[in-house]
Amino acid sequence: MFPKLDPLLHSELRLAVMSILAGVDEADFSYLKKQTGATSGNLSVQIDKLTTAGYITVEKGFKGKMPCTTCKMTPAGREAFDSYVTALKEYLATGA
Amino acid sequence: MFPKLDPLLHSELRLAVMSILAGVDEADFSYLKKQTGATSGNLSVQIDKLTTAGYITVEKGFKGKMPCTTCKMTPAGREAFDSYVTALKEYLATGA
DNA sequence: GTAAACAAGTTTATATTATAAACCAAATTT
DNA sequence: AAATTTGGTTTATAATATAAACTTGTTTAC
Repeated sequence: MFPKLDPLLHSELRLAVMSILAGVDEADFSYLKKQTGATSGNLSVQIDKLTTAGYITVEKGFKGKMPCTTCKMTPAGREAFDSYVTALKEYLATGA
Repeated sequence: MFPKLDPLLHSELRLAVMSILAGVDEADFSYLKKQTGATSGNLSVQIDKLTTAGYITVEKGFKGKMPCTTCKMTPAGREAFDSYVTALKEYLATGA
């Protein structure tokens, strides 16, 4: 009845990050931080987890002289995100 | 941009319980356990939390000679659930 | 009638997770 | 050149979810 929710996506911040990345091709650390309102530390950790899971890729470069970490959703990430959304809807349909 | 998600509802099992209760007036422990596939321990703990939050009420009685714990969603619970669903949709709309 | 198995939970312990705090290096501003 | 800001990472702590163990009482099988 209730499908298992991917624990990697069932996290407020990681879900927000994925939601952003689902719509923008790529986004850098600062942008993600601003949009989510997360602390740097938290964001850093969650980005690591999404990277390890293969849901996003991270490219480290420079914007001018400043370091710039750019994140991008992978096909696997897209798939996981879509599945998560589908699964979640089962929980939200009240049936009432 | 991303509204805060009620942590009490952003939990797989608690959300499943609330989802069930949103559709059925009331449900007993065994039914919830069966429908969610949760272990008794986990279910017991999560029901406690929902009760403490005022999202559900619990009535302990007997069905024949067997103890029977019946759960019911409160108006506050209904409101919280609706708000959660609304908030969550912000996360799922990809914008892509 | 009593021993074994089962039902319905609760309590407690453990493992995982999220979050925040502290830190670091380089760049910029004053 | 000292102070501040940017862009993060690492580490520590707090919260959470989950599982394991236990309790109380009830059937069922001998």
